[in-house]
Amino acid sequence: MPELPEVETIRFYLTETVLGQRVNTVKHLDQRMVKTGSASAEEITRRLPGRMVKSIKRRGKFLFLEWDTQDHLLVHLGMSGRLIWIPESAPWVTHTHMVLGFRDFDLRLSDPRRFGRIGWLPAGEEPGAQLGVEPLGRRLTRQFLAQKLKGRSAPIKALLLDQRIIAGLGNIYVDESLFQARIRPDRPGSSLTPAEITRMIRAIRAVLKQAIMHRGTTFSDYVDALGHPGENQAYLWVYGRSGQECRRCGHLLAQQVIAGRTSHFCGHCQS
DNA sequence: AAAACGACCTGGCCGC
DNA sequence: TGCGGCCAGGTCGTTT
Repeated sequence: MPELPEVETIRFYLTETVLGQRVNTVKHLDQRMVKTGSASAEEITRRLPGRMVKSIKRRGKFLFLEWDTQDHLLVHLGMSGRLIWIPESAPWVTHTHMVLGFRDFDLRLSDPRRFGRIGWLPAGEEPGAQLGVEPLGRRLTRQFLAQKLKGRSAPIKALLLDQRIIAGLGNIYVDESLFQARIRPDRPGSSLTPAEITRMIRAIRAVLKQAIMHRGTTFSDYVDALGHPGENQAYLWVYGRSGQECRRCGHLLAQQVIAGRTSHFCGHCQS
């Protein structure tokens, strides 16, 4: 579900709410969701009470709650995860896998498909060390991307989805970025010209910034940390619109499985 | 090393 | 109404 703009929106709301608060109790933590790091659910449950949230960071699609002890709690929402700041009196939804109790509110993670993950990073371990560059950061340059695409025969779509190259893009925003850059998703990575790579980077940044401005895209599951849906679905050019007319040229939008993912593009605008 | 593919899960929707 | 089949915003491990 959530890609960078959705996770960034959640991060923003958590900064307004949970930042500076202290954990009273860990009311629930499902071991099956603890898939990263060496600490078990039991250990995390033991360590958290009394800790204060010092900062909330995002790397790619990962969130990290930094505690006053410099350890981090990693949270990834997978496809169907929701991280909600909610009064403690509110009933738990089904598939609630983590509940951190603060003064009057809970921070709750629910995730029906359980593709999400939780993990513990001891102080000194850099959050998101294995991830690629931030698409909205300075390190995403034409030179960087050209070097990563060099010699790669995989479709550009697969390479943009690879979190070890650029961290944060998923199926929606890759399709939207490729449309805006006017590049077909099935083009081999190495076939992109320097001008196309520059266009690609500009498109990625514009698409993500617009989505953050609209507080993310809600198709079915996504809601922000206060439970509100996003609004960016009204501004999509191709994702979820195959068979409909291209908003730019009027041709019918195509749908094709590329890199194992349903892909949406305009066969007329993109080449 | 890189590419392709199945696995992991549940729920919603569609057609019969 | 019920059931099977198919699809879903992501990642990871295995195979080729």
